[in-house]
Amino acid sequence: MSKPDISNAEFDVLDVLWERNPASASDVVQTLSSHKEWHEKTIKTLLSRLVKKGVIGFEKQQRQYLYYPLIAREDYTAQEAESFVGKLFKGKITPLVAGFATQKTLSKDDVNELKALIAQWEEDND
Amino acid sequence: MSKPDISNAEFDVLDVLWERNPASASDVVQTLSSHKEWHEKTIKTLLSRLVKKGVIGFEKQQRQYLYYPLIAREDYTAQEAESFVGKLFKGKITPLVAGFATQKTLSKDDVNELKALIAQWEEDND
DNA sequence: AAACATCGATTACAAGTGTAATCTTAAATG
DNA sequence: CATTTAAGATTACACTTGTAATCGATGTTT
Repeated sequence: MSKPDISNAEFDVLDVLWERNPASASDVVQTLSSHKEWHEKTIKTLLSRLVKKGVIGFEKQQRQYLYYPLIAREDYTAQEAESFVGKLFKGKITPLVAGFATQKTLSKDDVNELKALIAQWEEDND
Repeated sequence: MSKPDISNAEFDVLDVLWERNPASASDVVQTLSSHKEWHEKTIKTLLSRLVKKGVIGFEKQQRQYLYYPLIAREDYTAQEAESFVGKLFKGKITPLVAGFATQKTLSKDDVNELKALIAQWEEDND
């Protein structure tokens, strides 16, 4: 039972369901309408594909369906992060962080959060 | 001039060229043979596609071609990292690092490197 | 009740991808 | 020199993805 691939377009739909769950197809359509130019039919297709892939489920509510995710965002991102970092950085996050550090995409707040993370890690692993 | 998409299979080929450059098709085939089950023809196809996409170039060496990357690994990974983190973590690396921290994929060495990175960052941005 | 709107299901269709096989041509070998 | 080999070019083909349109059934409206 290998994790199904979730395409980019599918991800955007799934992401709505992670935010607002359960949601009808038209809820999703409405939510996405603010930042995507997708036709309603397109979104319905994506919902169907996610259902077929076993990524989301639904309950019949009269005539509409109410959809909900079957996987947690954290689990998904954890897996994706691991495979991404595995592929591009041999599994090490530090080069990734280093890239962000030099690329100027790191703020003082980010750095403080990182420090807190490290402090926590050290407390736990000692 | 939008960056061409590089598929997963293509990436593995490109990655060989980042390691060993320039290289003939059979060099790439040999290098990949250790960890991939790909047919020689498949790899040739991938090389051609990378050429067509403008990701790699080549020089005719008699009858064979010598291929070489046209983009730097660092540039590619930087772009990918940014879009990945943008997509999954709203552009913040800290949640990614946090995931690694709790997921146990973080070693003492990693933490030390992170600390060094932070120290360096603080020195630079002050 | 008849017409219409709307749901999900099914079908569409081009581009990209994984994974090669075949073709053409030129080099190597007998 | 004739033939076999091997390099890249071209073609193949099923599956996925983006992006919908159409279909059949069921609610809704007049």
